[in-house]
Amino acid sequence: MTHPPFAVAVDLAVFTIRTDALCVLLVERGEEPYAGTWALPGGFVHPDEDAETAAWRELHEETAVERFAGHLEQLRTYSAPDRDPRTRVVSVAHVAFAPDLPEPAAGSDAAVARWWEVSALPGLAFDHATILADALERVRAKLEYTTLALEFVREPFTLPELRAVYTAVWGRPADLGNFRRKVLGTAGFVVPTGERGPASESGGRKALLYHRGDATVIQPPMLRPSL
Amino acid sequence: MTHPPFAVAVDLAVFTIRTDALCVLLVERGEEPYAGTWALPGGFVHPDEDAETAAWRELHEETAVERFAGHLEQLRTYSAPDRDPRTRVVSVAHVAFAPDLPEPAAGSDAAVARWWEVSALPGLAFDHATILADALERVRAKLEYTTLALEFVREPFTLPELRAVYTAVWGRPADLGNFRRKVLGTAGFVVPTGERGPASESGGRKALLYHRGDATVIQPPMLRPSL
DNA sequence: CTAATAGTGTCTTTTAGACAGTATTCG
DNA sequence: CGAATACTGTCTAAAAGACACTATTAG
Repeated sequence: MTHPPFAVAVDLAVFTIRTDALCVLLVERGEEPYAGTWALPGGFVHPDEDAETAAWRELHEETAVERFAGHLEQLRTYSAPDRDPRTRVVSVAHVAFAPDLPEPAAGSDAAVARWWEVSALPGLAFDHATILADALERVRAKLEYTTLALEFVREPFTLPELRAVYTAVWGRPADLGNFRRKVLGTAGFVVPTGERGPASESGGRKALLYHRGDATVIQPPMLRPSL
Repeated sequence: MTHPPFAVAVDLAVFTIRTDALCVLLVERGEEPYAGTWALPGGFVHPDEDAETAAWRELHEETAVERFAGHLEQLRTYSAPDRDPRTRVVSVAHVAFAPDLPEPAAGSDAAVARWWEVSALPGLAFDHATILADALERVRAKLEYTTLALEFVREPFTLPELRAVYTAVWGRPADLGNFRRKVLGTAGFVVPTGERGPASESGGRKALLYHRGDATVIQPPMLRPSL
């Protein structure tokens, strides 16, 4: 056989920030194999779809995340012959980013879907722990040299909110003054509105509000704090 | 059908430096579709292989590049439903890098295989022009923040040889003195041997020889010359 | 010697890191 | 007012850009 048949699937690592922690969406599998185990949402690609279209469809179908307005991109493809015990399945993994989303409703295939903080994850089905580790490194790296952090906040936003995204993803806060200098000094990163948001509950100055700029890269990059 | 059958293929963008020019390996297709058109080498993944293993196998089979000792990594997956007119084929593209290799012999499927300078490419079959464009951007970007350039030279090598790699890939030379400062100042990039190589044909000082160091990243990155 | 290539030094500019200080808001 | 949060300024260190200079080799 010159081209043996494979099943082609997509898996998704969907990230958001909830209460200052980086979270990923997981589903509890309702069927064998790995019934009862947590897994990345995903499913099989249809005959008339490309992988990215399938990823968007599965994101809505399996997790009932409505009106998802974030960013989705391909991560890499996982193709170990034994990665699925049923049959030969090649998975094109994707990563997606969105502002704080509500607790999702369970969809068709998934018994339960919920957000997990990445600092306290359960054991995962298939090779999904590997996929998720790769996805996390992708998120952390892309914050450095792109304006991806904007995908995690709703407009308009304040600089402290944007800084909280970096703190959640990198695990430690960037220096306050240096962060502002870098963001405001990068042309097209953020656009001031002139408005101010509400003060926080515990008092304090009202922060200025911003919209997204049209820049996509940060050059030179914003570096992760060391140690 | 919950998981319709697909064919899964690998395609390869194999790069080398020949006479100071960045070159990519292409094969002239011997069969329909696109018979007589140039294409990236590649082929179908076998039932017991993962994609990377298949990529290594195809590299040897189809192009008869012997004792290939370079680096190979996954690029991304291309899955448009109509990308292959025969049937549904999902391709996991890879990039590979090697020092100056001899003109390859034609292998099994390929009528002819040869190196092409990336500055003067023919029209390509399927979506291979897109794949190659993505692969080129990958090579150019990875030279900035990794020691990938070392994969393009044979050991021992001189700093002028290493600089020629950067010049070929980026299209313009980095400043001589600044390049040396950056390479020698990055711990573990190169290791001096103490030996000197032969002078060039047209005279000039003999360059010091180096081996590869064990560093894999360049931090902070070496930036591409602007304009 | 001269031309060609390899290698060194140095001045300036840009940017990051560290951190002190000022401003505004709430109770 | 004091605590909490937002914001600004400044000094220093690291690194890049530009470019002049010295060293070695072939012919």
